[in-house]
Amino acid sequence: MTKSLPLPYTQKWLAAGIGGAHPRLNREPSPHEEASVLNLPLETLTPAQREAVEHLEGPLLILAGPGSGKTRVVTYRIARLLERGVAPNQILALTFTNKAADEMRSRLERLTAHRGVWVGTYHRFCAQLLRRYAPLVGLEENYTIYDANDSSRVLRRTIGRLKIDSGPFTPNSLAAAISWAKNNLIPADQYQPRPGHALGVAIRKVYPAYQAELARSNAVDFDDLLLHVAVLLRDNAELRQSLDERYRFVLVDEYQDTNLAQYAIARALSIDHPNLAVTGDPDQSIYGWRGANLKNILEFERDFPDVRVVRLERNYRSTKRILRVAAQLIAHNVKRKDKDLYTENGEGVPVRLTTYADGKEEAQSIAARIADEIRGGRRRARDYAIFYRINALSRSLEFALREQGVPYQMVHGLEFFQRAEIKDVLAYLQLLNNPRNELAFLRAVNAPPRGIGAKTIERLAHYGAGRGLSLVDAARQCHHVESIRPRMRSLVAGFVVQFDALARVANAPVEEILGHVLTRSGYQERLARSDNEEDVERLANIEELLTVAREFDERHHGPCPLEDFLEETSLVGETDDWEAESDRVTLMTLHASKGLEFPVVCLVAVEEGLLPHERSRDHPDQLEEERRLAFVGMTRAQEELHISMAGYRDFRGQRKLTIPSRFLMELPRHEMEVADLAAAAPTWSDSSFSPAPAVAPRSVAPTPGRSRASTVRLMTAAELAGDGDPAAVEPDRFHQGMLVRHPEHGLGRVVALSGSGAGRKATVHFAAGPMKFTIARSPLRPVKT
DNA sequence: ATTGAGAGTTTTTTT
DNA sequence: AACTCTCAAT
Repeated sequence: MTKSLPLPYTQKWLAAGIGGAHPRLNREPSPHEEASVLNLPLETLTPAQREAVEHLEGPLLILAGPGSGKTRVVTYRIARLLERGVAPNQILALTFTNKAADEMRSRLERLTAHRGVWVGTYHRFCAQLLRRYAPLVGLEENYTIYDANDSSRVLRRTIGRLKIDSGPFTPNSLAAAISWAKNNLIPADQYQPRPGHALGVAIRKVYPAYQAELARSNAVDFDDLLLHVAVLLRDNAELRQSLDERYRFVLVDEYQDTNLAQYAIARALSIDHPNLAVTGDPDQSIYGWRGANLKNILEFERDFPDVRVVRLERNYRSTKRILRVAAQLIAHNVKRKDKDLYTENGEGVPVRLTTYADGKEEAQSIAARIADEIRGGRRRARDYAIFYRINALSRSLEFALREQGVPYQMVHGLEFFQRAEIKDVLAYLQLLNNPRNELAFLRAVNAPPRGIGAKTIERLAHYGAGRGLSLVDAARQCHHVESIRPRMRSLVAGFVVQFDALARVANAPVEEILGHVLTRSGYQERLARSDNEEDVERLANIEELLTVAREFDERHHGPCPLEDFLEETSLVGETDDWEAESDRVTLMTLHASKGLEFPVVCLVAVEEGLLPHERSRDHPDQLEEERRLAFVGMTRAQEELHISMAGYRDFRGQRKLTIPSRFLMELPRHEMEVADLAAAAPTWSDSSFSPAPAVAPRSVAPTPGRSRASTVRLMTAAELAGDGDPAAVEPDRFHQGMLVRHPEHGLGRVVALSGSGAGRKATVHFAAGPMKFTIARSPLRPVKT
């Protein structure tokens, strides 16, 4: 996958024009250059940074090591372009994640008054382009974007319905193969399996059928967004030209992560005006599994012979020790150009490597330490970040932090938009926007349950298939479907009536549409009537969705609020509301950590099978990618880096003895402080362990050396003792819809909140009725779910 | 048609 | 542990 050779099709593609020769650039100083008044503090930049910032036209490659001020350079350069008179809407800045886009946008806003620079992810850019040019790729403008979940459902339906023999392959592996093909610009009708490749043979059948299914629903998956646009730009010379003209200056962030489709798009926009500026670091390439091709950055100089290359190797972020440890690790990668990372920062404290007894100890210990340092006034919660390889590892950390009353925010947790009740309600919106959306029909038709079963739907589908009708239209004509009994027909008709009524308000603000959906469908009522605890929670989530919609309505202007809302919600995880400003500990995966920095970084569960992940074990290339992932995580740290592992790890309900990660053997021990706390008894006679010298927090416990562990054990004991007096929780951590317990009134739900800190008040609904409390003076405790 | 119990499967990472 | 799917009972 990572070393995929260009396929024949690819070569054809490139020959077709996108990769072709481009005009030499004009090196003459452009007219607007002289008139500019310099407002940017360019003197604060190093010569290398300045060279990149001042670069005007022509291709530019910025090789930027971690912490080298890359984002600063990129935003300064954009501001500089604007200063020189480039129109904002001629600039296009593409990122891979919403987080990176938000970051760039907000830093740009601080730098310049100009608005109108297009900053966003590849996917969003493509989605918007596609909205305008949908018919050119066989879609309608109101197409739906299916998320990974939706596409896997479609895939399964396709296989089931067409009775395709997919052999021994799981829907998952098929989906991955289709995704790979799309990322490599191979459309369904051009897919050719390699001889003797069994999975390929299955894909040959499944891929076109899956595409047909999507087309029938007027829907695309994530990969299609890129593929469709790449095809559009290839096949439509005029359009390509006008977009190239329109987006004179294109910037691509994290260029080492581009896959072939993304490459083709950037390339197509930089032929007549090859002002393509890319930034990246081969050592931070961590998306090979998504088709990212390191060759794109390594061969940039070949693609654009006139490229100006700027190397940013000085690190402004980390201490010398942290940087040396990280550099030592990445030096173990064989497929790599050596690089000279250096910093003028201080030595700093040693990197700490700690072994805990098990994952729970690890989490509790870290949480206790953080709580301790915050209470001691030495640090704030926002100074900390905890990184892990897989999302599943977040749970124990969350528990531990909550136990300590430490506020945290999680990036990419249980995704809000993935919850059943949210998807149910959104299905109505999607169906209103795109009545051909089959998945949305299937969901909405029985949310709430209307007694319309699989048999009935199958009959409708069969009726519709012969006549080219969507499910909604088939349902509308259900009285013509003889196989459906009259009683059932009226149920179906009832749904159609509801749907049509909703369709009449489809142009209203989203919150209003949602309100109609919730009442007319009876969805809200059904939840409200239930005393099921989960239903109460669902209702709260729906309230939350209404809030999201309201906020959207407030900032949105344009003719189709519904369409824009759906685009936004399908391309944005809840996670993207990560706020750099809020004072909370950040929890996230290593992948999500790229581009960020924190004073203190904890990298947990550095164990064989997790980091490196077991699925990379037998593949040297993937193993190197895992090492880069560790490198990315480590280089996020500014002042302190704490690496940890556990002797036992609970995973998928099972407890397993761990093996230390091979990466740990590759670290320079003399830069570090190593402690093994895995022994059952808390004895630290081990001389290699000592409390961090610079940190030395005023400890609550009597013996400094033992403080952490005794804290942990006491906490644990208190927890085990039950509801005696679990740690009080910060009033500000109470939120709307939260489940709480009261010693007298039992279980309740927070329905309203006001004030903050000690004065924060909550209204709680108990079985007996509503009651008001001042949280800090009440015995209310959150209930763990 | 719906529900619930039990069995079987799973997620690495993101748009 | 959590999620999905299947099958039998209602």
